[in-house]
Amino acid sequence: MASRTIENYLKQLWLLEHAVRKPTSGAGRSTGNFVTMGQLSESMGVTPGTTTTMVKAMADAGLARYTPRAGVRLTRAGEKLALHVLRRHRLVELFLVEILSIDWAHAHEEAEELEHVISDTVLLAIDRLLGHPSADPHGDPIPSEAGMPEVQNVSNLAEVKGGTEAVIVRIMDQSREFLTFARQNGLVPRAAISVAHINPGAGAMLVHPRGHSPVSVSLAVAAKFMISTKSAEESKASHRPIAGRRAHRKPSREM
Amino acid sequence: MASRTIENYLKQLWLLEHAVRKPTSGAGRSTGNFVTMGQLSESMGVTPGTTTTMVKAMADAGLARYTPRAGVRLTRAGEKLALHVLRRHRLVELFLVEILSIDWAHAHEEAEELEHVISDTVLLAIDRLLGHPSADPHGDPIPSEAGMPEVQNVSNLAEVKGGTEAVIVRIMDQSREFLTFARQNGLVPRAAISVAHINPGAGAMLVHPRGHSPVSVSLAVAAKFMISTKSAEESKASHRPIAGRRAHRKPSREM
DNA sequence: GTAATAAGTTTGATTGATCAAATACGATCG
DNA sequence: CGATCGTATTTGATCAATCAAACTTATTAC
Repeated sequence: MASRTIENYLKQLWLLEHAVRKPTSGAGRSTGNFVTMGQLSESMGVTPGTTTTMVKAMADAGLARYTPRAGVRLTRAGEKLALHVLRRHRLVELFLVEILSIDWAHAHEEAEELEHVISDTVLLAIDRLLGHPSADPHGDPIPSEAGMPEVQNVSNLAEVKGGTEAVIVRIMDQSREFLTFARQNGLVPRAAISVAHINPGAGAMLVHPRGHSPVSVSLAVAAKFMISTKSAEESKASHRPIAGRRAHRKPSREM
Repeated sequence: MASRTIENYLKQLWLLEHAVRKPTSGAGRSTGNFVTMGQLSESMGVTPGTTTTMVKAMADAGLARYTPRAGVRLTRAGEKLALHVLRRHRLVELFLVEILSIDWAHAHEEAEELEHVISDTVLLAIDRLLGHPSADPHGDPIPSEAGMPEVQNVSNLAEVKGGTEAVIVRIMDQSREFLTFARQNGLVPRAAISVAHINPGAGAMLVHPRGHSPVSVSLAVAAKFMISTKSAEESKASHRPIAGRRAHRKPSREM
């Protein structure tokens, strides 16, 4: 099995491969991009030399494909492992928040350690206890054993027509202030909302979260909410809104 | 902070220091005995040379006192750390069995890993969720933050007078068969029992676990149960018997 | 088209944990 | 008392992960 360290490189690599690119270079998300040594060493907090060494080791182990001076990308096998780590991380994170009432931000750090020592048996038990959830407290999707679920019908709230009914699936800003605002207004993952109307002139829209008062949000803010507009899967899944117990601090990085 | 490895040495050292000695050299338990390199390397599964090296490192760190060719023993600081590891281990073990319904034997192995990555925050949450338990599924006492509780009024069931009322606190045989027998007859940690009568001639006694049928056990078997005969603490503590869900396999070693 | 700069790779060293094998003690037996 | 035997310690090596610093390649800048 991959060492703790390798698991972390794999996870980080997957996240970087699937990160949204700079707004300037065209919106939208990419799948399986090359990652440069610089990006990887930066986000792993190690020197570039170390990264080169580790990436070569991963390539030797068949977990990544490495082209010197060009970059690295996960192989099928590497991706599978990476997603398994991510699954453990996100399930544990949700578990900590839901079952142990651990603070959201703190849960992230804990999960960072726990993700490497949770056996399949325990993972299964946690998954069962939580009712096979599909997202962690941030709305980040939890990969299944089979892999990362294809996220269908997901767009961001800023691109939607007036009158749209939707469910918030993910919050892309994890700063404490933003999460606090979002929670106070019922804009949490799994919450059902409807878009009352849009005022492009004012650059704002009126959003109505079910069970809460309508809120006016700027389009910039709306862009931070990923939403799903009605689908067969969604209707089946649990709609109990998660998230939001006590105050949440800013996590070190997205996950 | 001590590394994972050092934590394991500390824990093992504490267990060896407090292990019951060979029956031949007089019964009873000892506190803070010298441990030989042989014992330690044996139980850690490493070569003696490694043990010498590690023990010297621990001595340098002020965690142990080491006399070459004589043995090693924990310092106050070392014992404190060791007990903290043991506390995490046993709380986690109970948590896995009680909350996640993990098989008893499996729980031990899981806890072996988890004990090193559980933060104080999570530990506290687990402790609260479990209602501040004082023993793990085997009845092994869970050290408090202050240290290992002084186990008072504890004797073994074979040494008791007829008519005694007692509570089982610990089972010293962790073989699967024995645990199965014990559980089926209500002889689990925290169960209240009374000794109906003793038949020294037959080498057996009749034990009556509350809520179960009386069982006749040999004195040899009785000796495997550690019991507590009524005390102020006991009466206050929760009396819900723990242990005993599904079948339990034999753990690799006592803990 | 060379020079400067940014990014990536190599090299040599370090740290923690380990082993195998050589060596040193010290107790016991004759 | 000295040879023997079991236990303990040393020594030299290895492996994973890392860093610092030297070196190499591209890519832009002029």
